[in-house]
Amino acid sequence: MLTRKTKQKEFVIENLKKRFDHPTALQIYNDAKDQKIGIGEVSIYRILNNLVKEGAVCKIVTKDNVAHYDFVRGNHIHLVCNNCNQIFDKEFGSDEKLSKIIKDFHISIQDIVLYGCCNDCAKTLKKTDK
Amino acid sequence: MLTRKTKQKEFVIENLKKRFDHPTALQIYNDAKDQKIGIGEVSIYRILNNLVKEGAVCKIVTKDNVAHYDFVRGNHIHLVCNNCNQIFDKEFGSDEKLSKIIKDFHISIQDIVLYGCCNDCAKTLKKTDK
DNA sequence: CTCTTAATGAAAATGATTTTCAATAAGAAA
DNA sequence: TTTCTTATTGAAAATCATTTTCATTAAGAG
Repeated sequence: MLTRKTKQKEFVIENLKKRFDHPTALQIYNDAKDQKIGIGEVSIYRILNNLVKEGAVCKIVTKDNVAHYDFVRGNHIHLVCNNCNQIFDKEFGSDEKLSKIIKDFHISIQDIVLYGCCNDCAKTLKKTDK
Repeated sequence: MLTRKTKQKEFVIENLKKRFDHPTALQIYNDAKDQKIGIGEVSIYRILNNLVKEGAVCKIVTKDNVAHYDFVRGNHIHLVCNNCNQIFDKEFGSDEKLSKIIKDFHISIQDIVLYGCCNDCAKTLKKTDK
């Protein structure tokens, strides 16, 4: 299935590339409106979802249940404050122990949830891969 | 503010204590219905939220945006499969490196989000503590 | 220039969770 | 035990970010 270049897609990508504040879909939409670029809110959501699926953009959901987006640049993980809902970039050190991060960011062990892919699904998905 | 003992609260706690499958609010609600215990769905949500606030229960949200709950027992973290939405308990080793977990559960660095409390909020909250 | 269909956008739908508020009941006080 | 306060419950309605629908628009291949 071919992919077409559209001003809407271009705008979302450029907007994300130039900022580092993990904006929401609404913030990107408002930027587009301010700049008199015609994009509907729905399209922002659709474009963001596609970018996330492609792996070009990552999605961070804060505890107030709002999705934030970040252009994937390098090796950092995201720390989210449950109180102020701010998102912090944290450099990923491959030698870093989980216990160190837990201590530094006041994380409760019971609150740690990591999203990935279980072995069974990994096997199945590998087969399905073209 | 005093806390009252109710059959609704008791049921939710007992239900969570005896099971290890990270149920949703709806699953707990259905169990109550099956056992002819009168509890409204809303109350399940309210009770669960309170238990989470108290730290007795933890909440795990899968990628299909549904909250699951787990009675806090010991030191384990949760791994969630983005494909089948299954939740796995993983023993927490204080010496374990993040990179090891990442490899074992097919986690992308860009997808790692840890929820805790930033230093500024930690300070403020400490003051507010009674 | 044409034509196919990918992409858009407005409105409506979704769906888990939260809010509202009147009714109920826990448990302290009399 | 009875009374009384108010914590708790529950049904219905509201919320709200996000998704779906489907008719319209426009990329870009031929």
